This record gives sequence, structure tokens and C-alpha cells, in this order.
Amino acid sequence: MVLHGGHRHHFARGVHLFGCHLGEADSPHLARLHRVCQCADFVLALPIGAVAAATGVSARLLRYYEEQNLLAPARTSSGQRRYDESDIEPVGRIRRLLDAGLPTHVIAEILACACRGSGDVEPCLDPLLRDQLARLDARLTQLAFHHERLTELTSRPAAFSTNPSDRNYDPGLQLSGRRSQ
DNA sequence: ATTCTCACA
DNA sequence: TGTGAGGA
Repeated sequence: MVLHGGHRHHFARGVHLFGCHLGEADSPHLARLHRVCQCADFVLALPIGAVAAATGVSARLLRYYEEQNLLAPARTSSGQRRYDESDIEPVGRIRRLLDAGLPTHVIAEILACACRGSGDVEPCLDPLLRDQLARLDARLTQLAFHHERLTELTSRPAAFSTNPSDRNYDPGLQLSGRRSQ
């Protein structure tokens, strides 16, 4: 059971369980506090700030991930997002997949695969990952091509330049870290 | 104080 | 893929 909507006034005075005061509703430690009380048969609804504190991912980004269909938190009657602890783990997973350069629509596909094993990506999705790797290679090749052509364009005028900073040209700086597709 | 949506790079 | 503005 997820507490939200009409239960908001309960949170205003902190969270109580069997008469014990567990902490304030917006406390960053709420997730941990609930873990201590696993005897409870309901799931506490976490506001976005608590999830941000628990995961290290900003509230702004959590909203963005929802917009990209990577998360689907519940809403209170006033429209505020209410997460539960089962939303915590996916956030870290999303971060790791983004760090691998995967676009959000691919990550959504990966998250949709319910047959979870131990890793971040199911083995059955290996073809998908290989396809992304191929796209990355293609971009790398194109970047190398652009780098060569641009070097041709810059090195000639530089030979006639009187600007001393032209001698500090570093090809490595031409590679900026952008994502694929 | 926190969270919301809309708009922008 | 993210961020900033501006309001409830």
C-alpha cells in the first residue's frame, strides 16, 4: 500500500509507525528508517527530495528521467510525485546506463525487460548493446574523418599566422565527450 | 522550503 | 542530455 494523496496531513507532523515517531516526512533518512521497520506491510511514499538525497541524483534530473519514461512515480492529489523504495535501485541503474553513453529511449527498453538477472542488462538484450556499440564505432570513425579534414584546414593558414597561440594546437582537444544518437 | 511546469541550449 | 526561470 502506498500512502499518498489524502494522507498528506499525516506527513506534516512526521511519520509514525505503531505509535513510534520515525522522523520527518521529508527527511533524507526516511528510506533507511523504513528499512529498519521492515515488519511494516506497507510502503512509504517518498517525496522527490528524499529520493534525490538517497540516490545522489538531483530532483531536477529525476523529473527528467520520468519525462523520458525511465521512472513512473505515483502522484498525490495535488500533483506531487511520490516514489517508493522500489524506485531507488533503478535510479542507480539508469545512471550507469547513461554513463555507458546509451540514449534514454534505449535505456527505457532495457528497463522494460522484467526478466532481471544480476547485472544492469539482461543477457537477452546483448544484440541491442552490440548495435549501440556499432553506432558508437561509426561516430568515432566519422569524428576521425572530421578531425583529419579540420586539421588540413587549420594547419595551412597556421603556417602563415603571426599569432603565437597557433603553435599550441593540440589535436586531443578536438574530441569532446558527446553521447550517441 | 519544496516542488511544480514550461521553455531553452 | 540536461538546465534555468518563475510561480504555487
